[in-house]
Amino acid sequence: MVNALTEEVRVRYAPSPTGFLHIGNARTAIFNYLFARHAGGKFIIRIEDTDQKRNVEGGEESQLTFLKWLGLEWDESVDVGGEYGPYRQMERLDIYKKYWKELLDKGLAYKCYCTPEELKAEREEQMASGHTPGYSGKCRHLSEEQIAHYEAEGRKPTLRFRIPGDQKIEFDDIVKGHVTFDSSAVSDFVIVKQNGVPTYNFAVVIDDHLMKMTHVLRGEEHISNTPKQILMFRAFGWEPPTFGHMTLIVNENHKKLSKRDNSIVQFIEQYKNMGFLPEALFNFITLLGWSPKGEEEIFSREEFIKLFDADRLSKSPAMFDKSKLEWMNGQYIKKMSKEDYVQMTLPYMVNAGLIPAEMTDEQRDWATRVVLLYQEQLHFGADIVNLCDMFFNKDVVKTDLTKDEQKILEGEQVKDVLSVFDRELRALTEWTAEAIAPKIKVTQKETKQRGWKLYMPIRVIATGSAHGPELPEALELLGRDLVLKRLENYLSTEQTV
RNA sequence: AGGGCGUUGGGCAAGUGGUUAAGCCAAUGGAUUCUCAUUCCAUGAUCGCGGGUUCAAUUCCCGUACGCCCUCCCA
Repeated sequence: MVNALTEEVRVRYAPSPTGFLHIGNARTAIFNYLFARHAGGKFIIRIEDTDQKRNVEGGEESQLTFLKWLGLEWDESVDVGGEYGPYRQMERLDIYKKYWKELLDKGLAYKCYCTPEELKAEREEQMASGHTPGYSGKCRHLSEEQIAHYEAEGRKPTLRFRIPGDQKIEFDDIVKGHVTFDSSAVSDFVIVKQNGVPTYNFAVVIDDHLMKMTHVLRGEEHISNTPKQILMFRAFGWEPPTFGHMTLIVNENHKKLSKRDNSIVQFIEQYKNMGFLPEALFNFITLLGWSPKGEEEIFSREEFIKLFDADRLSKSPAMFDKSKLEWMNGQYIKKMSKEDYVQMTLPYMVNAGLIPAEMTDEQRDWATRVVLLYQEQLHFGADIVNLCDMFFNKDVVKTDLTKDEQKILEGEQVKDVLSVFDRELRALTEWTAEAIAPKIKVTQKETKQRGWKLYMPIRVIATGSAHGPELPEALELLGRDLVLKRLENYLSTEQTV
């Protein structure tokens, strides 16, 4: 016998391949992973593919690929094997069969010949008359004759679990505390579909038992499935695992995040494509419904493993806060090495058509310097394209002035500043930030303008924008030709006014 | 309709039966900087509502409102 105290923790993430890995999936996986690693236990991934109609091509692969990308590793699954396989439910049909036959033999399950249409009509009637929807139990006590009759009609039965009446179902939920249900609230549910494939509520019990799961951490939407599953564990005489139901993640409308919800970017792949870093996403997602003790917000995977404590899971729903995600990703971007940062951002520039895929060394150096200008403020990779916009606008004449820009150019010192600066720049033999910077100083001395009044007119006219990175380097990267043309254009047109 | 769960500033969220209810994001104001950004400082909640227990409740109990989830031959 294994001592309960030394029993190894075993938890699982059990996705159905009906879609790609999204935020909610990832969180469930991460929490299970953290829980297992913190306890020195095992983390298993089991594929729950019993709904063949909804399975999507590539769903399973997406789950594993992006979990890996997020930095998770697992001990047993379809790809790495393990001693409790197979880990894909459709490959376990024979196993399930043995158990549902047992229930049938014991009279704990029965055949139901109702058609989906009949059940639907029944449900609608119940709803309309204000009753609680649920299976009526019509086929609970079919006679041999009736069964023969249905069979003769060619009906194929489903198998339903016989819910015992008047039972209290109680469990201590890691997150929610003591939860109580009455078996009367649960109606006889289908455990094997017409096509012979078990339903979720049946397969999950068999698998969790056979795979020796000690804890089940899942989304709160499963809390009302728990009494069904506990009843099933009881029917087999098995010890149920310890349950923990994590709060839902909701959108800005306080609705559960669903795959079809377009108000929030859902899929991990999309975040990857937008240039979010796996460490940042991991960090952010882990803080959705869980919080550590102190005041820190930024943690590495290793720190989370050390800190993770299921007692600190929150009971109330977590809202997905996109701006916080962006902030957090920005924190990670700031910490990247220059090399990694450049390697991450340049492809976005190429994709946007701002720079060619094949570059000369000179072009590459230039693009690298441009991109590097924004490391401090970039929130996610794809945003670099917007940030460095001014380096790709070659217009000599500035049109559509904003209010701020108009105000800047209205200053009486503007022409003076720009003409002096223009003259100084033209005298330059070398076009570098180091050479340009002193020329601003010269302009300052000669015009007696400084600060805002000195820099802003130069910035607006030479760069075409009131905002941007450090002026000398910006001017260098913009290039001598463009800058001088813009100054010339401004000064000549101003004179004619 | 029934069952379950939840409710702390705009969004998260810590926390405690008892003088000033952490922190993060956002917003606003300010400092620094040529601007944006960065950095720093500042600003804001009587803890859904009502009642009860208690010397004392945001923290315990009851009720109520609101919200969400489930009630599928989905998982």
